[in-house]
Amino acid sequence: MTGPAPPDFDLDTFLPYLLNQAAEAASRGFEDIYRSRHGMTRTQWRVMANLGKFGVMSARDICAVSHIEKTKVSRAVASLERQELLTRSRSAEDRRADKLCLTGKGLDMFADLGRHALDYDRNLRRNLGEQMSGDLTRVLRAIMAAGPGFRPDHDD
Amino acid sequence: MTGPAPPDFDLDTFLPYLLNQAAEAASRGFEDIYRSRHGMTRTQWRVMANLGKFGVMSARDICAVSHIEKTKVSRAVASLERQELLTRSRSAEDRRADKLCLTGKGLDMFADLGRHALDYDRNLRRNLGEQMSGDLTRVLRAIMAAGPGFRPDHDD
DNA sequence: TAAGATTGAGTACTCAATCTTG
DNA sequence: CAAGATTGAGTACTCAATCTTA
Repeated sequence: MTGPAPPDFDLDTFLPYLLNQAAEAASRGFEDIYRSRHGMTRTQWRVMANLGKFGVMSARDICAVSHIEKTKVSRAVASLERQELLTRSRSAEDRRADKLCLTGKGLDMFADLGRHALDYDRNLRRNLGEQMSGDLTRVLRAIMAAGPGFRPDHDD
Repeated sequence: MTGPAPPDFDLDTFLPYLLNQAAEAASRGFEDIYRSRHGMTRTQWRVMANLGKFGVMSARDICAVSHIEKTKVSRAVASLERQELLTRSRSAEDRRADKLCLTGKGLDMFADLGRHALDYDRNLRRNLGEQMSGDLTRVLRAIMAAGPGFRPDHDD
């Protein structure tokens, strides 16, 4: 007489696990760069990258495009402001929100990190090969675009 | 006369960012399951999944196969032991190490989570389609197998 | 009442230091 | 001294509660 059938489950074929492992592997090297060069946090780097891309925007906007939690954004913004990497100005249209904008110092840092990021990404894609690099981007975009159960958001 | 050229860098094409977003999206739904059903942490779930797969093993073994930090494993094991989901016994060959093993209660929980994980993974792959699901697994494996700059480890 | 944003408390993580055995 | 493992201190994250304006 046998016990309950073993759930023939294997971590090594489990997509969430594989994706997390790969994401960690891909992120580690670049994290070393923004940490050692500028003492930044991952969240701080992402906030800065969004400001660098979009220019002036509110914390709410950053949350919307990046899917970072609002409290993480709030604390990252406060830290970047203390370091004089961004400034905030009360929005005229909606006085609950601040308009955020990189300072000259912030733009310089973003330029430096942007160059390193481009190099880093090119290197990753080269290691992967053109075929797999393209496949990966395509699949990751599909994941982000997918329906419930596969979305970064979960405010429902 | 122009300023420094803008680093035509875009977060949305940056592989580490895309991978992290996709990993978060893919993990969130399953995290809800082990958190709400069993009050587990992600690290605790992974430790349990490895023990469920390999049977008896040491904390060091878990670190080696999963690339989880040893202090995270140590604290997860301590917590699982307090909940009587695993037992430890001093190894005879190397008395620095403990042999870890799921209890009956731990095996039951693993069976439950394993079933849910299989369902969850099948659902993700179905949403993605057979083609992309296969591409993704293949590319993620390539990333894990790749050389320096693309490895989970960094003990060099 | 809801939305943008911040704060505080509790939890989990990171890194260095430590303990024990090899 | 090196390796398996744990501990402590500092950091970052999570969730609920709060404050202000719409």
